[in-house]
Amino acid sequence: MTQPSKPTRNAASTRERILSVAQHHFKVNGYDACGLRDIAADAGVNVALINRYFGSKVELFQKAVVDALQVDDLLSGNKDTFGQDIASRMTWNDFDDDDFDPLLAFVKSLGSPAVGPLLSARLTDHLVPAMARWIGGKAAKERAALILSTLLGFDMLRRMAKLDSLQNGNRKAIVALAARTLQGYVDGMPEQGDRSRPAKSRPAKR
Amino acid sequence: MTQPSKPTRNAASTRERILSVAQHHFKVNGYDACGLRDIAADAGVNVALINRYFGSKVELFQKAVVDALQVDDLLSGNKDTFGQDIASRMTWNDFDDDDFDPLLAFVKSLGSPAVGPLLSARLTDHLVPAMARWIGGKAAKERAALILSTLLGFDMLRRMAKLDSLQNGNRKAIVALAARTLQGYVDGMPEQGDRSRPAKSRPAKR
DNA sequence: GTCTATAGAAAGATAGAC
DNA sequence: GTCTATCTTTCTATAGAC
Repeated sequence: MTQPSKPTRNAASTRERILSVAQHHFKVNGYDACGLRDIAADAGVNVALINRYFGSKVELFQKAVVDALQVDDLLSGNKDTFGQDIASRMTWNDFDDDDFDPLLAFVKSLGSPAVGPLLSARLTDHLVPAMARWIGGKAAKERAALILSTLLGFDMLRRMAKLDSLQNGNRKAIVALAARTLQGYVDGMPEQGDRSRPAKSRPAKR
Repeated sequence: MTQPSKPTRNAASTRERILSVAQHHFKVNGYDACGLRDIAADAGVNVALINRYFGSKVELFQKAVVDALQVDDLLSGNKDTFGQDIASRMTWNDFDDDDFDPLLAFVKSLGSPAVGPLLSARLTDHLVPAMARWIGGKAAKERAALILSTLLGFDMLRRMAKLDSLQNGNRKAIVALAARTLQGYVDGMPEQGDRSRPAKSRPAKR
């Protein structure tokens, strides 16, 4: 029995355990609604240790969630099939188990005045630029931001709000529509010659 | 001086004032991060009155935010110009003043375990069905949910995260792209004959 | 109709013993 | 390296005086 599962008196291991449990709690309840006491209890350690190792609740959140936020796994595929690939992945059956999902933690905590600014900064400084660099072209940052807003908005309604239409609805239709949207953002502007609007009248409405 | 601005000893007026201030606070800080004391102070009344009139913080939120959530103003236009109309409106210069915005309060509070379920229910029972009825056609609920996820995701990044690319970026490009997305959801499925993917190989990736 | 006063719980953080 | 004990603040909610 030499598994290092919980070797009493090992700072590194304890730190990792706290971090892992914190990620889970932040993902489920968001920043404001989860307490250090609950995290400590789940991690099997004392509350005091959290502040000892991380300084404060905000700094714990920084290490557990903010630093973990990245878009690299979205950018590993083919640009021509990005829409299809990501749309399919978005609609996968929930793997709501233990595996950490920083994106969901992001959505659940963005509203908090305490850590919202941290998440915004991460978005501005890393996520958007990284995706913009990958897609390239004109208005790359705007298009990158639209892609992220699509993913986050979808997750917000599907997994946070547990909206049935998106969770158990017509998956094929959802994937087709979302894929078109995402691919449209990657490919760029509709220019003018798009067949989208057949030059309808469009009288000066309001 | 007979303005009913703050007629001491008027329950109805006081109730309205509390409600209005609460809407503002919920919109700015979200449910979890704002206290009844702050709301009472801003409203110029005593904390006890809030519970007296509304019963509890959750019930206050119900009246102030949940009941105010609706999509009627989105459905008053022409279906053929829905994309353009809404995309333009989404990107308006911020009117962050006092006027209440239930959609923003929604996004800021959805993560809260205390009121998240209330917001989900409102979405499922009213917002999605109302929009689905309006757009009609196949997979209407799924398309309605996608429209709402687009609006909420955009607001989340633009107004909550204050993402610069969406707030001060190339507005023309954003409107064009978002309009195409939204109109696509209203019009429905791409069917198969869309020119989107030129029958690329797409080898069984991963 | 509105207030004071307070109960009662829970939060984050810290000092210091073991 | 980890824990006990405690400080301080803040929260929602309620009972009851004015």
